[in-house]
Amino acid sequence: MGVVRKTKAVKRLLSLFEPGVSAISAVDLVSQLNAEMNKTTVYRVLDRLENDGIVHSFMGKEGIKWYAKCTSCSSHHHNDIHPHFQCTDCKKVTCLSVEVSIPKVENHTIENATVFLTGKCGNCA
Amino acid sequence: MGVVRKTKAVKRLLSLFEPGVSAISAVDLVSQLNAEMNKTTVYRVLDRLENDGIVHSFMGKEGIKWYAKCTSCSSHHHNDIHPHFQCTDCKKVTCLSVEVSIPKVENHTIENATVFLTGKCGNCA
DNA sequence: CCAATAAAGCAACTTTGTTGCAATTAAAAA
DNA sequence: TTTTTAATTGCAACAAAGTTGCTTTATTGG
Repeated sequence: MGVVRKTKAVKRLLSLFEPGVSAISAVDLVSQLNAEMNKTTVYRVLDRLENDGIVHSFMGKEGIKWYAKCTSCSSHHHNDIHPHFQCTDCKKVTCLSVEVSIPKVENHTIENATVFLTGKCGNCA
Repeated sequence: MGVVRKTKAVKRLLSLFEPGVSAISAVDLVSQLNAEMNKTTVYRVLDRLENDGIVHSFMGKEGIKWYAKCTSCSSHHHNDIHPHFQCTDCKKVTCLSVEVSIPKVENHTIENATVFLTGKCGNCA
């Protein structure tokens, strides 16, 4: 951990995560940064940030990848198995700080869980 | 419901869901049926089957779509919000018949939940 | 059987993401 | 500080998953 070098690209990308708590899709990041850097760079910086536990990623309903800042993850352990929520109106995706109880299942060793919720957010309801 | 015509393609596709309880990825279906029908047909048949509540779909970790037979869904309501499980060894995906408690979240109206679990299945553990 | 409608095939395209390699840039060593 | 080394970036080409438009082929209802 702490291996990610704070290059211009890294700083710029991280700045986009600052304003709110929303997650951002890779596609959105690529298009926002289109004029400033190559999409390959965006994808590679995201990879590095994720490996280093600075952001985490998850797959959205439409098969595109979303990224959000980790609050308590390291490169060794992404310990917040929190649900992600997408508003069906404004399409915004947020991390929810709620505990999810992962059910025990006979004959299965569960190592990881992803919970993706959809509905209406406060603004749109 | 009951609108899906039982064409050759539909029957063939449905036959692939019979043997087990596993889910099948669209990619896998396309490649299995490669010699028999066009991939466009596969995708369109799956769409129809899903709209009619005969199968349900969900997004896998790698952004590819998986399909499984519904046990109690109709075109109006997919009522089994069951988790899906993928073995990290054999890559097989199955529907789990377990209840998942969806947390209530303040300021959010939750309409749908997807739970995706990964780990080791009985065979691979 | 025949017209109307739905399904299937085909090719071309879109979107999301990846790879190989050369050119830069930044960090470490001297 | 200069040199050396290693990591990062850009670019173009590619790949996989899925979609679209349009034509052809089946189905079905009269």
